Amino acid sequence: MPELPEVETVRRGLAPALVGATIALVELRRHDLRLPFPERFAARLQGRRILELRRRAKYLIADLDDAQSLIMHLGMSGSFRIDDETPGAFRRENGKKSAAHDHVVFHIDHGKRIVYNDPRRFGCMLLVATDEIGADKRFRDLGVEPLSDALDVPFLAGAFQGRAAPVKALLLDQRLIAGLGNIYVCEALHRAHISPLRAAGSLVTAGGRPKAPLARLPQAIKDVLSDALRAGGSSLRDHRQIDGSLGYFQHSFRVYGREGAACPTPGCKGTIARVVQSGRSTFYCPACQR
DNA sequence: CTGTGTTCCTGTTCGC
DNA sequence: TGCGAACAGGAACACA
Repeated sequence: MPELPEVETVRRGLAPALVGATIALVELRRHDLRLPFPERFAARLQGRRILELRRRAKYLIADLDDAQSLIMHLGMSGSFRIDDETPGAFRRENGKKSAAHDHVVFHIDHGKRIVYNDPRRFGCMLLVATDEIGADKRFRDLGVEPLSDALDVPFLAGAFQGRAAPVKALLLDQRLIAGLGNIYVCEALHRAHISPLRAAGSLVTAGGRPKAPLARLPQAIKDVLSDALRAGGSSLRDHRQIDGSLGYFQHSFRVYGREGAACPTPGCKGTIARVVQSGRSTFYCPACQR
C-alpha cells in the first residue's frame, strides 16, 4: 500500500506502539523478502529499544539504541498490523487469510505484536548504522521530499530542462523526487493540467524559465499528497491502516483507475483515458491535460 | 548519461 | 462455474 501518504500513515500508526518501546523477540518466518534479511537479524534486534521512527521517501527508519537503524520498505503489497499478544484474542474480523503472508513478527515488551505481512514480498528490511544511512546506496541518490520547500518551481525547471522523457517518468524517478508513485503522479498531473505524455523539457523555455503549466506542478503535488495524508492514505483492495480502519483517499481519485469516466475538471467535457508508459498504467484526461 | 523494458512474486479481476 | 490472461501501490537491473 505504499506511496508517500500510505507510508507516512503507517509511520504515524506504528509510532505510538514502537517509539520508546523495547523489542522483546523477533520471529522470522522466512529468510528473505525481496532481499535476504540481514545476518542474525532477529538476534540483533532482540532487546533493542526504539528511539525514533522516521520516514524518508517510501522507507520507514527505526533508530535503535545501539546506533543501528532498522530500515523497512513495504514494496508493493507490504503492510503492518498490531495484534494483542494474548493467545485467545486472535486477529480481527478477516482472520486466517492474512496470516498466510505474515513474514515477520516483532514482539514488543509492552505486550503487543507488530506483524509485517507482504504477499508479493517486494518489501525489504535492512540494518544500517544510523550515521551511515545517508551514505547507503539506497539513500545516497534519493531526491527531494515532495512536501518540503525543496520542491519548488525552479527546482523542477532545472530538473526538466533538456529532458526528452515524458514528465510522468521523471516524476516517478526517486532520484528526483522521493516518495511519489504511480497513483499520485497521475493525480498531480491532472490537477496541474499537464499531459503525462509530454516531454519534460517542453515545460521549460529555451532560456530555462518554467512555462505556465510547470509553475502549477509543485503545488499540485503538495496538494494531492496533503489531501491524501489527511484521508489516511488510499486503501486499494482491503488494505487497512494500522488501527484497522481504512484510508479513504481512493474515493477522491480524479483519474487513477477511472478509465472511461467523465473528467472531473469543472467545465471539461473530456473522458479519462488509460495508456501504458514504460510498462505502467497512466490515467489522464486528453482534453484538459496538455 | 538517457530512456525504455524486464524482472522479482502472489492475488484478484476480467473476459470468454 | 472454470480457466487463462491481464493487471496491481516499487525499484533494481539490463540493455540500446
